[in-house]
Amino acid sequence: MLWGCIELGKVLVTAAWPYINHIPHLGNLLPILSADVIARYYRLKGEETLFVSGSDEHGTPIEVEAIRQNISPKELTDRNHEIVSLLFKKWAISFDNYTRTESEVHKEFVRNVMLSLEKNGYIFVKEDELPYCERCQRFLPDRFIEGKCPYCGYERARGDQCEQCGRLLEPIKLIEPKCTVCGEKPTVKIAKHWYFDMPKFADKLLAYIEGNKRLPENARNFSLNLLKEGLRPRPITRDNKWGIPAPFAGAENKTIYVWFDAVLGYVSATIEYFKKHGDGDRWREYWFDKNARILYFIGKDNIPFHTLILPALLMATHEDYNLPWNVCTNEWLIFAGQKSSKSRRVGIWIDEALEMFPVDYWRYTLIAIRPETKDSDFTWKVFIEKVNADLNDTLGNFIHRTLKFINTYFDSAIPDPMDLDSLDKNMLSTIIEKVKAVDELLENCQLQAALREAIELSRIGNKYLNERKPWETIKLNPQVAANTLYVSAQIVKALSVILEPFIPITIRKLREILSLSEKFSWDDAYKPLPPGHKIKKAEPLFTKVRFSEEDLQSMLEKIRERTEKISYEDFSKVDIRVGRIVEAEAVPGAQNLLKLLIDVGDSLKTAVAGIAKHYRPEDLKGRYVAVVVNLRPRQVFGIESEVMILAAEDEGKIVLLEPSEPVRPGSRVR
RNA sequence: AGCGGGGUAGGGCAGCCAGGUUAGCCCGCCGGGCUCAUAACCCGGAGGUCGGAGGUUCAAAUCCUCCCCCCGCUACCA
Repeated sequence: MLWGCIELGKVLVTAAWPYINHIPHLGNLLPILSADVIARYYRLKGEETLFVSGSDEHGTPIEVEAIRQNISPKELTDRNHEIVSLLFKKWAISFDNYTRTESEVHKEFVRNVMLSLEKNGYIFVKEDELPYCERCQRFLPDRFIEGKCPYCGYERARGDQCEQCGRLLEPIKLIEPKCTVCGEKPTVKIAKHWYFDMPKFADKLLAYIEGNKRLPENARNFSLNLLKEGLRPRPITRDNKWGIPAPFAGAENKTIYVWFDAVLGYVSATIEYFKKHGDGDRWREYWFDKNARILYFIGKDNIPFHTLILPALLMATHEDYNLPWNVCTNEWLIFAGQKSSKSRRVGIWIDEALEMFPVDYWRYTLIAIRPETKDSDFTWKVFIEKVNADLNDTLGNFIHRTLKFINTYFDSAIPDPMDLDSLDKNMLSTIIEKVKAVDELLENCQLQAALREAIELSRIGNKYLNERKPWETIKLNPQVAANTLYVSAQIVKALSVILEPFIPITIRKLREILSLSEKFSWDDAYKPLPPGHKIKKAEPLFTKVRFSEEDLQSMLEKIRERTEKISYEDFSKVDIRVGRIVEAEAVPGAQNLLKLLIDVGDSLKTAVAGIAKHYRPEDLKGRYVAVVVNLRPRQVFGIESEVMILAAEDEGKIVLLEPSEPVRPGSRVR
């Protein structure tokens, strides 16, 4: 194969940038964990490897979450970035640079790329008449419009398609169109946006996709299909406030669409890494040197952004950037048959997981059930099975019985082999075969199979020990026992190399017991432990999970409760009063904000509340509500918000909390 | 609706692209063995009309056609 000719090139490993409106769950972690396995693998292989990613922190969902928490988007992402960075360290993710889209290097790089796209003639401005909701003060994507289908009369046809008859629609053709958020009839307004002229790259992209034989089938077919359907110019600006300001003349109030922003982070994170290490130009070795390989690990929803949009952006700079060498995608991890959902409490989050079990138990299980060809289902049953049967019984026990035997019968020294018979010799060559097999599988990003193959080696080891019965031969013919344990020790040695990418923390322990250096390479798997080499006292590497599935689920729920519980002192700091809404008006330029003037007894206070999609200003006047009055004031959309009103949230529905009968404004709530 | 991916023993998967011995592997289950080892390990067994229906072929899980089910995408909800 062509790729086989490439020796010792540079490898850039990247993982999809987690969107940090929340802490990631186990499914979000998959691409990052997979990338970590591969990064560790390439480092062991002696390739010059760089592993980068970062927090994706711009865009609407961040703004929405910030409003919900009554803080600024920057405060939200500052906090979450810090939390998430620490969590990735705990997960032993070996990033060389984990950065963020708010980094100055990134913002400057994105601006420069945008300007270069404009200079090269790939940006054009277009004005469109788009459906607009006056009440929500926003342009409505097709799916935010509902109405009667002109073909079949279905009442709730969406702007893009009727779910009843399946026909594709255009929003303006709907009878009695409505904004799905507030129910208002949309008007048509002119939207001006800057577009990236994707179609100009159709031929080059086709050549790239067809020429990259390495792309996994799903990514490749999907991309080819999109190309066949025809590319469309893509608007690259948004009317959001939170994001990287669009550098185009006349686009002063617009920001760059987060996807175009985030996807360029792969480059800027590399630049930033070398800047930090005082080697300013070396990033170019990864992005322009044709021997360098760049691997992307992503979820299946991300394919077009990595196979088409990113390559097109890079081409559009006219700078001959390296295009993706491989794009490894995973399908979804679901939880007991359901999709992860923060609000419905389905799934496991990466902070909770580590409170329950050591990181390698999770790393092992996640790679073992990594959804590669289809979605896979995480259940506690599967977790228990993988940890107990594979990690503990098969792998852990094989290592332990081998090392303990050497402790006990050979004074902790690797025995001296003599006159190995054919079974022993076969075993030694099996080790080499297995190491090679794991190597090839990892090279092809077949992580699950590689891990299976590695565990298989310990299974073979167990079988070998049972056949050789050293506990008998040690009495009858000690040299035979010595030979057996010499061979078994070599299996352990090989395992201490090839499993490092998967379970690095455990491997550090194992190599400590084996008195082996923390620094080692893949080829060390082929080098035998020399006779006489002293090892330390064997310690079990794993313990079994002795809990039922139900126990584990309730442990998880307890952890959730604990992290959510606050002390009485904390609670008593919150000063909640009954307030009466005196005035209410929409905040200009904001989609979901109302400015409220509230009588809290001793004074009138201003609140900016994210409830415009649920309440009309005129319906609020005179209402009594619960108000937190001692929050630090905050600027929201340029208005100082002094207090916060309380509301219940149910799957996106917002309902204000009112006293069941009127009480004097200012009454304390406790 | 279109497109992509998937539907193989109770559960999880490989095999399919280059059709061909009794359809493999892991877990679980049943029976046996062993005792170095964390009630660990090893051997044997039961269990599948390979989503359904047609077709091509001497021969199909594997190729073709149609249908059913699950997941994802379809681009201004990252």
